Amino acid sequence: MAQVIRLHQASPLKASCHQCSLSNICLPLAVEENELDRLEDIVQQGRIFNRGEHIFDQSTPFRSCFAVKSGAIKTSIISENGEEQVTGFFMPGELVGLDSMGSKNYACTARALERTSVCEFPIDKLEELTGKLPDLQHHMYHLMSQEIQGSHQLAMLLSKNTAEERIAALLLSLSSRFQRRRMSGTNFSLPMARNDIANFLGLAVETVSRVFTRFQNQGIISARGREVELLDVEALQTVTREFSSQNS
Amino acid sequence: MAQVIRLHQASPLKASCHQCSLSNICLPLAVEENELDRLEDIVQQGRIFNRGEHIFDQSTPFRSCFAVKSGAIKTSIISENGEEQVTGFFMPGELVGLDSMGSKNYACTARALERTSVCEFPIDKLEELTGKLPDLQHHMYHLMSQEIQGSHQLAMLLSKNTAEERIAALLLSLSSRFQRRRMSGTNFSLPMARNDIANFLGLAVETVSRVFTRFQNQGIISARGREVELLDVEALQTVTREFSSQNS
DNA sequence: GTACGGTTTTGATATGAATCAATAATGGAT
DNA sequence: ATCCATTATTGATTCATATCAAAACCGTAC
Repeated sequence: MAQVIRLHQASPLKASCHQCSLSNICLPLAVEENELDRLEDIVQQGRIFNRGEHIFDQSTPFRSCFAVKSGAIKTSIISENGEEQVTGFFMPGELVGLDSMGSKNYACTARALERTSVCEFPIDKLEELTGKLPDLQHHMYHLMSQEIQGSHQLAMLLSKNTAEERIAALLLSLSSRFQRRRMSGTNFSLPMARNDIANFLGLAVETVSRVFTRFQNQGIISARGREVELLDVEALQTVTREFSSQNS
Repeated sequence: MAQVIRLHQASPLKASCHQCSLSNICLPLAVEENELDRLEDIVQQGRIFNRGEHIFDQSTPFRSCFAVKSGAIKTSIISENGEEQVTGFFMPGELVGLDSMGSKNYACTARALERTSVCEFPIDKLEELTGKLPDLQHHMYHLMSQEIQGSHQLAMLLSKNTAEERIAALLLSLSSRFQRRRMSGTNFSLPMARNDIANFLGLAVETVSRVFTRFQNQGIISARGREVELLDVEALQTVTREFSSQNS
């Protein structure tokens, strides 16, 4: 562990997108091989965050977007009366902070759900670069529109679907995101607590728990704590009416 | 009416941002006076849509963003099982289609809520231009992030707030948007039907109706059909715990 | 002016999930 | 290994809002 830190300190700021195993799903995906250096020039190797640590805080000056390298992040907004709404979960290869683009302050708070490392893209440099690389600009637009769409899907889920449907949708979403990283789509461990799931899906923790056991009794999933196995993906898809809707 | 059409056909394609009364809240807002021609060069004067007509349809090729010039637009997504979710209402000066940026197809369907005219920004030209005008690019990022934030607020509203709170929030949102256009923030007519309000806020029409009459009995608003007067904005703000959260 | 389809309102009842309450399991820390 | 705090599960009850049903209202076309 001390080793890891030493390693990073050896090359303190610059990260290598060339060597990163996530380059096919992260920002480099939109950059030509011969332009990749320009992206590397602006990326900073972020530090490692322990579970619960804040990557950034709502209403503090917006400086950077962060790509998750390992671990997982949750974002949430806190309303003035103190209520929290989890707005998203971010897995390796995904970009956090898009909801703050063009704003003075961060629009949400991001915290590590487990031990998490990130790459940092300072926003002024990133905007400058997207002005020069049309493909990268296009990709940023794409990512941001995806986040809008995802959020609309969530709104739909919240307003039209039952607790079971919401949870099935979340499980399937996680599944496909694991698969994108060439990991098992049927056997994974949830990065977040039941509480976060409940908050994200607009449910009470107790309801989440009950649905998990119900799914288990029906033989659709098998779950022990955060360890989940999807036994009947078909069934889950039947339960969910919608969520993914890819549209690259 | 025929006159209006003739007028537009006289200068068939090009719109004048210079002369537009909405230039201070629409895209021109982010463009220097001396660069404004470049924006005008790519804008097309869109046609006029009657109530109910589609501006664009979900899953058809994404070609343009549209700025509302007069009237109002609602966007919605239709899930595969046919359920509709209204995802937004767009008033003059606001940009429709951001949720499709960078995608091949439109992510939603947009239709006119009343007689509506629009300006059309072909997306290839717009992306090219934002690559050249950093301020415009920045503004696009800003608009898109605003839409993400708005959608997160909506999710919060849907998952944590009562029917009364949701409706109060919507009324206040509309109010502030009318005010931005120098119109009365307390006396306006709703561009949308109760049904659309209900769908947008994840409620049944009946519930919307009931809340309207309840607010009326409490002397908070006065409403007859789509005509609304906000009698006690304070009270509405008290009912709403959150919604606006400006963060320019 | 009258008639019609669609929208809005109002009332009565049913229900899914929240809340309240308690117990059980888990995972760090010592 | 044991203890404590946090997280998860299960059960009983309540409540806000959906649903079902019907009447009133409105705008538009004839």
